[in-house]
Amino acid sequence: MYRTHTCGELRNTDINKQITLAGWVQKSRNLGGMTFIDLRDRYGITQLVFDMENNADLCKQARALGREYVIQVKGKVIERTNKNPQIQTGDIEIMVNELNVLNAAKTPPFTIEDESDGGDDLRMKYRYLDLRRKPVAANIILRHRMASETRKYLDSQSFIEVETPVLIKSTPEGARDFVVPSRMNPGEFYALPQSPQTFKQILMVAGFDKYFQIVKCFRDEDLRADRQPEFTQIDCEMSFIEQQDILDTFEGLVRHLFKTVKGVELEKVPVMQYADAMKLYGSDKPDTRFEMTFVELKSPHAGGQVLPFGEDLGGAGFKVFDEAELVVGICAKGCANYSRKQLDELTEFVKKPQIGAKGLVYVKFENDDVKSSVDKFYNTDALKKWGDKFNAASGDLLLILAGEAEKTRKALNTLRIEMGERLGLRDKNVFKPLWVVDFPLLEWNPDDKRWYAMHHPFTSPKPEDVHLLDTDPGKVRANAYDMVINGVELGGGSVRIHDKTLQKKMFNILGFSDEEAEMKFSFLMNAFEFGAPPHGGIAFGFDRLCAMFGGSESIRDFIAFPKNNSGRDMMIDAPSPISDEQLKELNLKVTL
RNA sequence: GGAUCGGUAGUUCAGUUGGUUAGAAUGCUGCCCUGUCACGGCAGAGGUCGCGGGUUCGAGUCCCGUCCGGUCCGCCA
Repeated sequence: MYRTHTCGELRNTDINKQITLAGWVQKSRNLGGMTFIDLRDRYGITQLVFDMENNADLCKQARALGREYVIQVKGKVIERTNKNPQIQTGDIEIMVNELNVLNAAKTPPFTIEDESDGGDDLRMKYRYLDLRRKPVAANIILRHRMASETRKYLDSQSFIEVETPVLIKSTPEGARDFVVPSRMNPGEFYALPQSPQTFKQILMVAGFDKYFQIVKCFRDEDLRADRQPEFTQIDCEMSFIEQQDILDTFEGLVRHLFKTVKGVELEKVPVMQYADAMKLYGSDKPDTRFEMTFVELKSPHAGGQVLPFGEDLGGAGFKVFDEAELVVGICAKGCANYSRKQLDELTEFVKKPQIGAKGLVYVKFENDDVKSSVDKFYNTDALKKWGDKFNAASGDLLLILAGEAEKTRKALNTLRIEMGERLGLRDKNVFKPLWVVDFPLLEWNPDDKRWYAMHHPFTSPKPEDVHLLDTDPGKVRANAYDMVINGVELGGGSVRIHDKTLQKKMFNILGFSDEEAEMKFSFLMNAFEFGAPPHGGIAFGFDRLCAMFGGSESIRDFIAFPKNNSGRDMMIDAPSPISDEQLKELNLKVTL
């Protein structure tokens, strides 16, 4: 038996027991006459004592141990004279009488401590060492608990977990596919699934009316802190449901996870129309931990009026506003004391090319005093009227952007998040979930002049909007919904089309000929001819969900072996070239 | 495809207007120390300043290119 206990479990009550422990040498402290060693495993740390008077040979052996040596010790649990309240086993220590070195270790390239000195790329290269660190291990254990609780909840709701294939068929819409050559079928390729979408719908036809799967998905697109080429979804589908049934069921899942994993009791999840989210927050995934909602001073829908206050604005003629499609702002509470420097900083911030605003207008309200960057163009009365529209009080600061509507909303959204950050309104320990519903069904792409499905081509239009499909497709809303928490899109889904005729019409609007649709989706279309039940579903980004529970914005630390920015696994050094023999066998030629 | 920040000791970083022998902390090695837990003390080793080119009497520092890493935009149904 290698060990009788773990390094995290011995307590006062175990004193005088003869025990065996095994683990890694975290640290050794040699005081001359005696040596202390912190022995670590994933459960905790236990202090070992070696005494020169007691056993000089053993003590000398202990001094020779390096960091991360794997050792086994036998000894007696004794009470410490100096207790350490910072660790769970701090009341006891082990008086060792036998020491076995199970494996020596090279000095690790970075310190294996909670606060490592290692940089990201080094930690990725030696991921197995990084995973020994408590905070990283804790993330992986958190992930395990999330998966476990997800299965518990969905099982309790009669969902069945079904595995779907990984080697499937390339689909025309959406992200780039990862592709796998088929040796047995020369010149032909599998694609890895971007999601099990069509399979789960077919499972509905097959009568598995409540399906789920915690499943790997693959997308060959550029990466971000919250995007990996392979990632995990909680993928779900239900039959004989309406949208509200899905919202209820999965609000339940999210509530269950928060309760069991974080001990947080969520309030009822509010529902927001997509159109309202865009208007009030400039984003389809608003962070609702703080207000600071948009107020429009000039709206493209209000008939192009310069500002909503008529002519008496003082010296009109501020070209930027006059020519803008949209003038919109936010009110930063208590920021009227911002210095010139701070305002310049914000202006520089919004002018960054990624944000792309041309400038920033501010209005400060202090007592009866109003100061703005547009004093030349608008008199005090006009500025005060703006303030009323924002419900601004003394001490508040308006930040206003103008320009083309879509771009300006997006820029102001970024500014709003930045201000929320600066004002400390984005507390990691506060969770504000939100359903965003009634997304547009279609999106016009001006580049190739065609409609694209905003969600995916199987999403059903709202029945009351179906008549617009032929006349004004952009206005059609979908039975689609996203779960957003703290400004992060954690999941999304839709009620699907289960009618073959409507599905065909969708394919036509998306520009597939009947033949193309037949070629790409015949299996689904065929299945729909054999009695498809009404159905719909949702998928949650499991990595993001774990990151949110762990209080991080990056998903990499919640994946045991993540890839870097360029999709590279730094540890195994993949991707990598393959041999000529392999290429030949696959009938592939590399033309680099 | 684009923007931006970074690359100096094993590691994390500092390095002034371009100017002697490139520093600190930590880790590592050796010696001392019987109650440490960020142990302490003394001594020591450790550098292709990412790579290539250029400017200059002189480049870690300036310029051009390139590679690598981080973040973001595009992209991600």
